[in-house]
Amino acid sequence: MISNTEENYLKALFYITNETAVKKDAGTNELAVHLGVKPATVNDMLKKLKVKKLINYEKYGKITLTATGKRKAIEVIRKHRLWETFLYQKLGFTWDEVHEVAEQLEHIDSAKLIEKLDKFLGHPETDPHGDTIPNAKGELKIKYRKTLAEIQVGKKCKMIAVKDNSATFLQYVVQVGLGISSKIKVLNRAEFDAMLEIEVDGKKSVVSQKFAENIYVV
Amino acid sequence: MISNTEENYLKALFYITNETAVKKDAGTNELAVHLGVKPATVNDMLKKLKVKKLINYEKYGKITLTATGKRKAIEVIRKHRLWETFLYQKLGFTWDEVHEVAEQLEHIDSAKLIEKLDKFLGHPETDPHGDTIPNAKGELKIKYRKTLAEIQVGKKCKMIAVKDNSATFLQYVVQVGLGISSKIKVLNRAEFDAMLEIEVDGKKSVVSQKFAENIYVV
DNA sequence: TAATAATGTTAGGCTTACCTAACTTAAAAT
DNA sequence: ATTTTAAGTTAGGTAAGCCTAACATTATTA
Repeated sequence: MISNTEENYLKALFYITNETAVKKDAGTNELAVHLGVKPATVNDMLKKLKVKKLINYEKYGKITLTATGKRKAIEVIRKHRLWETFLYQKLGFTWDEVHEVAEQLEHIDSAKLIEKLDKFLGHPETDPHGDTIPNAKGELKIKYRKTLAEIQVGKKCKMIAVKDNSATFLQYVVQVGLGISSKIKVLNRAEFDAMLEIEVDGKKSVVSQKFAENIYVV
Repeated sequence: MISNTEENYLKALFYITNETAVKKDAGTNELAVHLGVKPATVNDMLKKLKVKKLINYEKYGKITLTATGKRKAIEVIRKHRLWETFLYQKLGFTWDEVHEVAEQLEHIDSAKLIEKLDKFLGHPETDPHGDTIPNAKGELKIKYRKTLAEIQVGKKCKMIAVKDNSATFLQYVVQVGLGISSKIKVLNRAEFDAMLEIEVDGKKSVVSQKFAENIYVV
């Protein structure tokens, strides 16, 4: 059996080592920040996950998911994103509200439930934040995604997803007039602090580099 | 904050002391059986629930829910029954499958979720087992319900709910040809062991007293 | 009413998931 | 190359929720 807490560790490991464009190594400290616990706590858990053969890990060494661990992590992500889609499409939640509730729902243990939910939603491919939903086989297309911060001045792009899923950030995105599928034109980039001047639906805004790095575009 | 475990204790207490036709006193042993733990464990928890003012309790004395405890218990029951209705009506679960999954879903903590779910389902009044769903204010009509075991020989009745929600029992009910709204005629009752001969849709069956006590009728 | 049975309680232990404080190893900077 | 800083680890401790074994109280029945 695998506990909710263990699932959260696997998920965090997957996000850090697999899902980002640049594949990073996961460390005790980084995991601790991700999960809101102390490094010592992470250390305890790493030992447990190793015994359970969900991760590969040696003292002071690299941390990677085993095949089983990765499959488990993707399962949790699949559940999370399907629930988000349900909350958004069927229950009328706003996109900044879904994440928090899905953090709870993702741990419900019932294969039948998730397959029926998937069918009920019509086998959606992306969640309300534009992220790909892994399929029932545990396959997840990890496409390289550019961020708004990488777009050249003068070029146009289309927003396809957000990186940060926090309510704070998402509300900010809405305020700027952005959403999935928004067409964005990059008007100017300040040399000093990389502040970005953009145009969306004829409306001009100025956004920070940090903001731009959290907007995925094509 | 109130944990999943604590919620389960409150729910069990409510079922024993409030929801049955004959209001019983709840005891350490009975609670232990209900919750699948040992009496000593129940004792620990009773002390904790008392400190949290969710129950009234003195050593060797009666155990009753406080107003707050009762409200919490009803909230959990409301969530449980709404989720069962969702699983049954929207996702196509059978009535013997819903209980187990709802046992997990009932602990999801989001007032917004449950109100939106209620609306999505069209404010249902009963769950798939015929039990009344408490409303958003925490009001739950506890009507006196006869069981099939109390019906006189020769009389007819209509099934409105089941007492036992276990998959084993519910599958048995289906096998006998019964379901919510079935019209039942009591043909005979054996003096020796109270075995009941019944007729449902022209089909005759013989059921035990224990079975009959778990079928609610009007 | 006294003995027996049933029920309830306490004490002490275990595991999970967390913590702080102290220590070790590895990486970065002088 | 040595020092400093950052990252990782170990030891010992806590609360929640469970356990067993022993003991206390209440209820039953002979």
